[in-house]
Amino acid sequence: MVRVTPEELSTVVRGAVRAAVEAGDLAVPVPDSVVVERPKSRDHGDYATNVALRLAKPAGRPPREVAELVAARLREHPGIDRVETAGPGFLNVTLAKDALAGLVRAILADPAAYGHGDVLAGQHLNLEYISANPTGPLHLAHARWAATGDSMARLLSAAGAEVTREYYFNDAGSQIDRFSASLVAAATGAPTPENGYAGDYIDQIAAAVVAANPDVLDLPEEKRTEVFRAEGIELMLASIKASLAAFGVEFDVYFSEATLHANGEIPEAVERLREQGHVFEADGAVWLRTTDFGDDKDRVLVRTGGRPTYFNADAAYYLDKRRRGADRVIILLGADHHGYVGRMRAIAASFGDDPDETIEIIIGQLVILRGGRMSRRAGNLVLLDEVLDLIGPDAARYALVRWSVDSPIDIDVDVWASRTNDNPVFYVQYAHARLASLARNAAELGLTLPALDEIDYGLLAHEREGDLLRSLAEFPRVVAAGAELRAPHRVARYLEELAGTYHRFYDSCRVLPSEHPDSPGPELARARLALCEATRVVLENGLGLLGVSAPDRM
RNA sequence: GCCCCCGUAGCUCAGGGGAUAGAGCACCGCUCUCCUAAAGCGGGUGCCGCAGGUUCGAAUCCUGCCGGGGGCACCA
Repeated sequence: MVRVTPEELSTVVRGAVRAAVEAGDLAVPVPDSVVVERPKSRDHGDYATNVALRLAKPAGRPPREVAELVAARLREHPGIDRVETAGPGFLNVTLAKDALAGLVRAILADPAAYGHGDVLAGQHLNLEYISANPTGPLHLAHARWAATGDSMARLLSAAGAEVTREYYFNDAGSQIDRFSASLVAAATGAPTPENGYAGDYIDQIAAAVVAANPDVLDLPEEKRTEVFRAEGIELMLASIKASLAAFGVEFDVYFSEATLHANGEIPEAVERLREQGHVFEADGAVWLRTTDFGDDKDRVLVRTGGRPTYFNADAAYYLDKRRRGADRVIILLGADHHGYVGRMRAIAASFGDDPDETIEIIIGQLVILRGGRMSRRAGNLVLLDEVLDLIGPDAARYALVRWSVDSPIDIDVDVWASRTNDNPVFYVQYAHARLASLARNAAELGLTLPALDEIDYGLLAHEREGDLLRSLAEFPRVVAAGAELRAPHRVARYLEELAGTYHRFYDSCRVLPSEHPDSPGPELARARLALCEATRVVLENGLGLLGVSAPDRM
């Protein structure tokens, strides 16, 4: 049996071009890659390619003529049933029946691997996201980066990259000073300091620090503040990690800014930059000439008086990531941080790196939440934990990852808490549950999947079966494109389409044998059961990339 | 003033230079003595913000403008 996937077809088409060139029919360089896409209209075959349009100019011949030359070669391939030239010079390819259906066998032979690819193989990527300071609980905006970053990490890995998931936290500097001062104030009953932090969580952490250190309030002021600082950070971080765990998000590295200071990496970064010739002194401060690399103004590394800036720490942190083996440093940031892009690129360039290769900053737009008991005032101030309480982790993750990061999101709690069709996560999960139910019923009928080679895949010839097969075949390309474009929302959109295609198949094609007049015969039932299991696998794998569960019952 | 994002159907949004621009929702009407009706089917909409440019071909790439959102630090 011949199986032809879109990827393989691309190679086949390229081979056809080469054959035409070698035979002297065409005088063009053979293209490195060929675009094969799924046409929007079914009248245009299973797959279409525009090679002839691309080669027409270099060949100096009309596109349709080139198309016909390539088509003649393609028709010789055993997995291809029909090739037609159409429109300005497209090639519309219809696969042999079992070439398409053979996909089911491939999926079931190694279900967990289906969708995984190697477009990013060999790349070591450091993906940083959230990086909220441990001075308070995570909010809705952080939740977006948690969901997006985690899904992106899964996608990048599925595409073959080595990914380090990283959370940077600032445990040095004035925010933390205000945090520890606020804890001391809460513990001693003093009013919250100006610009300090307040809230139940401050009281709780203060109380926990006192409970663990009964004598802490008797310590000298400096020592006392130090205890609240160190233990407060630890408790706050533990609380953040607990929220993330409930959200299904884990990191490989929690990176403390203080370690950069402790290891002398801050001044070292300045020295490395000085060696590169981009550091200068002015007004008593030490500067990096970032304007050499497109930044809109030069940046201070060390303030008058000798204290390093956050910019200095950012530079040291970048260097640290690179030294730990990151080929490329990817950072997810909110729109309010877009000013970082220019200076982070300048940092990379100042170290002698090519910013286009080593640094990538993804700016995402903001998110608000409404509906339910929330009013508009809630906006960004909703806590991650509250979102989980309102709609649960599956809906929350899905809702946050379903849109392009370029798009601001407005989450309607009433929609995402609902169990109806207008809630996309239920639509997709329902399809999975339906499939799981089908498998259970099949088992009760004593119908189990035979060995993969004993299934007659050629029986899957119904139009809706073809639609479903073509949709399943897209999955690896969706993963590859989603990873390359850093666009996990593409997976969600694909799953919605797949779920819809499956529901339509389900409506027209009965799977299990029964007394019903439309009941399939035993061979077709087995083939359809295999197709259903393949569909279930893709839904499960796809939801897995989003960190959303694939329930067997709903 | 400068920078970033957005502008596509009534609404929310997909759309990596390709064919007649799509989906969900909303609205109307159908389909379960049959595997989950939390589903499906049918019904119709678009100066793809505007104007130029590149291209055989532009919603997509480039420039300018208009409209909406966000941002500029020896803050953190």
